Amino acid sequence: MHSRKVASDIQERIKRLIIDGRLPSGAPLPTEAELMELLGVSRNSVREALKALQAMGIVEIRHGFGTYVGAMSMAPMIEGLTFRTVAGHYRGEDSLLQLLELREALETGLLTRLVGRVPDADLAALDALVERMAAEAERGPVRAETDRAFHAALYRGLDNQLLSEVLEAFWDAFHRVRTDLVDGTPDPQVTCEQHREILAAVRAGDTLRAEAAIRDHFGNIRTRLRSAARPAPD
Amino acid sequence: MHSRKVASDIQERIKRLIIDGRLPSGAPLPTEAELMELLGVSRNSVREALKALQAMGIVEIRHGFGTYVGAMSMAPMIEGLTFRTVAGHYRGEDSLLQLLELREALETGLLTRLVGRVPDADLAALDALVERMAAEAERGPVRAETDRAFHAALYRGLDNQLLSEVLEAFWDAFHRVRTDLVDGTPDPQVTCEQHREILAAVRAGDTLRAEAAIRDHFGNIRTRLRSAARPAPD
DNA sequence: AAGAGTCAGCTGCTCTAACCAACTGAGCTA
DNA sequence: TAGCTCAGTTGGTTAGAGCAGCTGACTCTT
Repeated sequence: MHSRKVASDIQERIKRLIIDGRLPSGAPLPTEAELMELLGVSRNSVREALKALQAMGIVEIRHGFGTYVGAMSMAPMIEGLTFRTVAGHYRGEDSLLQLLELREALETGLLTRLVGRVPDADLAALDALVERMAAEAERGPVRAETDRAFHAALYRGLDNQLLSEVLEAFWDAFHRVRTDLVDGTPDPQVTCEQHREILAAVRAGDTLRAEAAIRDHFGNIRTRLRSAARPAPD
Repeated sequence: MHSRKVASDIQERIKRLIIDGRLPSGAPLPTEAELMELLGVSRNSVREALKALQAMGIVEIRHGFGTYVGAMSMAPMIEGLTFRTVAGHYRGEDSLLQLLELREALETGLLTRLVGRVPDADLAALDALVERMAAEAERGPVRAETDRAFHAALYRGLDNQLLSEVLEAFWDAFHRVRTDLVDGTPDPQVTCEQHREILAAVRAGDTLRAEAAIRDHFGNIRTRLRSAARPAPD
């Protein structure tokens, strides 16, 4: 009776090993054989538990080398979020739009607290990114990486690792789904100008202007999304 | 050479089954035995793949009954986020504060678009929640569920399922970690009054006032968190 | 002696085969 | 008719064997 759920206990116990041992990311975990003995379960159960923990980014498994404490990044969340959005999209929901709305709300909320507090180094980096995007826009579509880097650099000054990763996760999931399922890419020139305006507003310390700028930016993406909607391509 | 990663392929193929089949949440998946044959792999591999998908909330496994398409909620994200925050906390990082900052940014960003657009039904529900919290505050600590319900009901009107779930996930992870690791619970009376003020501002359609109110609310929690910080309890 | 190739040993990965445990539903019993 | 029992299905767990990738020390060549 006391051992009602033998299975998921193993996951918890492995988590405990990490927590109680104050193990940092990258620290080696016991081998499968050691875990078998340590936890008193079969190898198979150990592996299933590790597989689940791996899916959550809590452990990292390297074939022929060993098992390690994972980076605990938001990477697994991207997987789940992407799948969820794709599945929802195919079922005719506006899941991609919802994801965009989530990004917009978050970035808007961050921007107001960011204005006037961006380190000079980041401003310089943002300048460079806007210029790079301008150059790319001349010659056709903008590299996705450039857009991602802009959004990432913008909020770097908040010095919040979790925040950066969550933002990036949302960006990534959105980008993946959009490129896979829709072909409504916004006009590169317009996007570039909007980035420039956001940066200018932030540098000027004008909260309202910055908020308007970022809403414009997302509004642009949203419009393109709506017009290019083709929920169930076969 | 063509089958470099035999393992993770299985996960992808099962995902495909769901996507291509347009399977809605709750739809039954093939049994383990059927998947063995269908994918041409051993039962063990099938189970490991399912275990990973389960950890991501993509499938739901019911002992003795079958395997089903999962709800794809943000529940697994809560797990990962909670663990990450706890681990970071024990290592002396301000992970809990970062999580709070994330919530604050998101709720702030949402609030500005919410003001004046909350359905009457939700306003009534929020009224009731504030009153319930007031009654509870009289007799001591407020039930966590009441606070959660308030934050959930506030953004219900945006009609964005993803948004609601992400907010709830963040709330949940934060709450779990705080109750486990810190004992800096804010004054119930103050919290209640702040909820009342947020609601009043939203009802009045005053964006600035609402923004200030929600910042006050989070500022209060943050202060309590900082003062009660005890990063590494043994 | 220095470098490159090899191989033994770790590690995780996959498979097979058997049995245990939870749930369902048809059939039996009262 | 109401409730129980039991057989069948499904997932859960264990065991043992062999495969596959990586590392590092050993050996052979230069």
